[in-house]
Amino acid sequence: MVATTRPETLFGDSAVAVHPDDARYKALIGKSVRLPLTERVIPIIADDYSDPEKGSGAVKITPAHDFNDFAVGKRHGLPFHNILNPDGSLNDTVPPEFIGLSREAARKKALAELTERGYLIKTQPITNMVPYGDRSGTVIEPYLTEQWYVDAAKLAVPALEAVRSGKTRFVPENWTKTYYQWLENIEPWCISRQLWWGHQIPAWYTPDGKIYVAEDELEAQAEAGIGVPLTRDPDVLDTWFSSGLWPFSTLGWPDSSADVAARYPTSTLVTGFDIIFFWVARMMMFGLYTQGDVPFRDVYIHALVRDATGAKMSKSKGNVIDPLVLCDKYGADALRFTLCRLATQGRDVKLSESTVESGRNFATKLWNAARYAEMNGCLPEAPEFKRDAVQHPLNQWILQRLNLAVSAAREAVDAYKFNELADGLYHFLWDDFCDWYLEFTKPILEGDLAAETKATTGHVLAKIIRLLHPVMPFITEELAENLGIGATHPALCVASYPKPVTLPSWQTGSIDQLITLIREIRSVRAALNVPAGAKIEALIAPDAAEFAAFCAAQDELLLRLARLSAVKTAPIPSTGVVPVPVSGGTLYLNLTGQIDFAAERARLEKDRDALDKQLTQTEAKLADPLFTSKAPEEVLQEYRERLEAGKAKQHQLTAALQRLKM
RNA sequence: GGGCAGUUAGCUCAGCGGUAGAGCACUGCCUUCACACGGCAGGGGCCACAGGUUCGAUCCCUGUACUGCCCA
Repeated sequence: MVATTRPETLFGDSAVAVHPDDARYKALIGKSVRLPLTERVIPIIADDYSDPEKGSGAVKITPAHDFNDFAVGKRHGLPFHNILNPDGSLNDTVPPEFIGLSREAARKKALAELTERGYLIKTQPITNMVPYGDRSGTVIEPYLTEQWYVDAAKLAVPALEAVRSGKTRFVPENWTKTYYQWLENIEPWCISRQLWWGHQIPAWYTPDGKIYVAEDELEAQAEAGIGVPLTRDPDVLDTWFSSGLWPFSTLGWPDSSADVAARYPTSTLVTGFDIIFFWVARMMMFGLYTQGDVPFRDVYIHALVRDATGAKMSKSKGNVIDPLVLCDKYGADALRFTLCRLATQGRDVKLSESTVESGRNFATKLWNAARYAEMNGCLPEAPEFKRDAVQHPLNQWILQRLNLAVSAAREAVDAYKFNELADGLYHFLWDDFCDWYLEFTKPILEGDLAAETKATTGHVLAKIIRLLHPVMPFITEELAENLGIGATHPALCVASYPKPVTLPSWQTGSIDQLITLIREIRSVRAALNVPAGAKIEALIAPDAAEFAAFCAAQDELLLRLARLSAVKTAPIPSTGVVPVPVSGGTLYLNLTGQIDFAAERARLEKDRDALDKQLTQTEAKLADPLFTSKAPEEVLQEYRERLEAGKAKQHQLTAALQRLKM
């Protein structure tokens, strides 16, 4: 007694299998049964594929039309009876009344015959998995044919070795495990595909079944002998087989080798992790086999873009974000920049519109900065501009900052850390260049060093545009054209990427100090609700000559950005002034009659409390003999400096609070 | 079942053995002559939990709990 969901396949049966430990059938193993509807006698075999719990515990084996049965058939040396024609109808190996019937018709007829002859015990509905063709939508029927296989395990050996030895490197490195795992457990690779298009398999058959594999038909014919009729295998190569040739076939292989010699191997392959088995491993195997070298040095595995909730985008789910729609709405550069900024190694990207919006804002910022430069005649490549000869510390400062940004950008690209590239450029353009440098330059665009400042502005902007070009190609190319960048240089897309330069050893600490001072003044103003438009007076105590000199040197910058009416040395009144302590000295804002001081006192007290906490911690650390004996000297030095600076600041804060109490 | 990740501010995520960061969101002020898709100033975190290593752990190790992905 056996059960089946496909009665018509009984014509292909070559055994009945029972579990070796199944007591019910143990005695029957090795005996034979007569297959109903045919005269065939088939053996009862023992195989643990048979599940005693399922059906009767005895299962019919159809090696030519079932994957599992195929394996059983192999194990037991059973005959393989193919009962189907290529179109799915029954062939002439079955009883005459079944020949030519479709699977479905044959199934009904088989059932009817079994019933009629009294072989059917019962029918029972069950739920089972039926595979359907992706494109045709019809039920897939396993069908035994001869196909070509590649001995992938053999090709895998050098492909594994190349990554183990570092000839090819995965970035991020943890993908090597995925690659190893697949190649170490590789199965023979079936490369025959029953499609009408593609690269036809170069195998020819003679009528008596001899096979000739050759580069073309002429060669096959020569091998087979003149006049021998040949038929070419109708199948085509698996698409990944053809794709595996890509790294060198695109360079002219096998017809010419000049480009292969010059360009192979390539430096970097950029792809998604789901392609590692399908394509990367195949390219590795084929490249090593045909060229004797790996096809690429680095394989950068990029993130997958998911929807805002982290779900993989799919057409059936309907959560696909169409990049073209986003491009229309926010601009292609905005989308590119956003993706770049989100592309951290080893993590997928969750994309939502609000993040693309910030990319759009960044593009707008760049555009406006360029517009400002243009309006003020800041030429990108002023002929008289001598970078190393700039005089104003502000110009020196931005050139130093630019140099840092260039180094960071190159390091990020070299390490495939594209998020760091985008983030670094974002902050250099927005914070350093726009918020500080451009604002600082406004009051000096008409002064003695106006020409130098304009030229520096143009120079830095041109560099920013070049730095951003790979990420935002359209807006940068447009700006380059508008501003005249590249009039004497190659177009951005072929220009070399900016390199860090060696600058004179300029002392620009005063600019950093100035920025701190302006921030402090702004904080005080905001805390005390001083109207944004009100210009206030700043006083420096007469005994602070050095600090006064510093402020005087930065006078025009300080006045504009801190919105002061004047900075002057004068005796400090005992009331009506708010002290602004910074490293180097204290500035007193004259706010007579404007405010009550409670808010400012609260702000300074909060600062002081935070500082006190820090100082206590630092002191405790330095008092701990374990710490001082074990920690490296440079760390100890850092702690001492921190303590010293903190104490100075604490001193200033205490004095400032003292004054506010009066 | 095997393998790989993740858990840090309301959200999305960087970072890293030595005083916690960004974008968005939030609060207050500002129609300041590039930009309101903007400017300025702020608030907000026992860095999942438990052990261990260390002078010192958000970071390194082990375990636990969730979450996700790949392969079978």
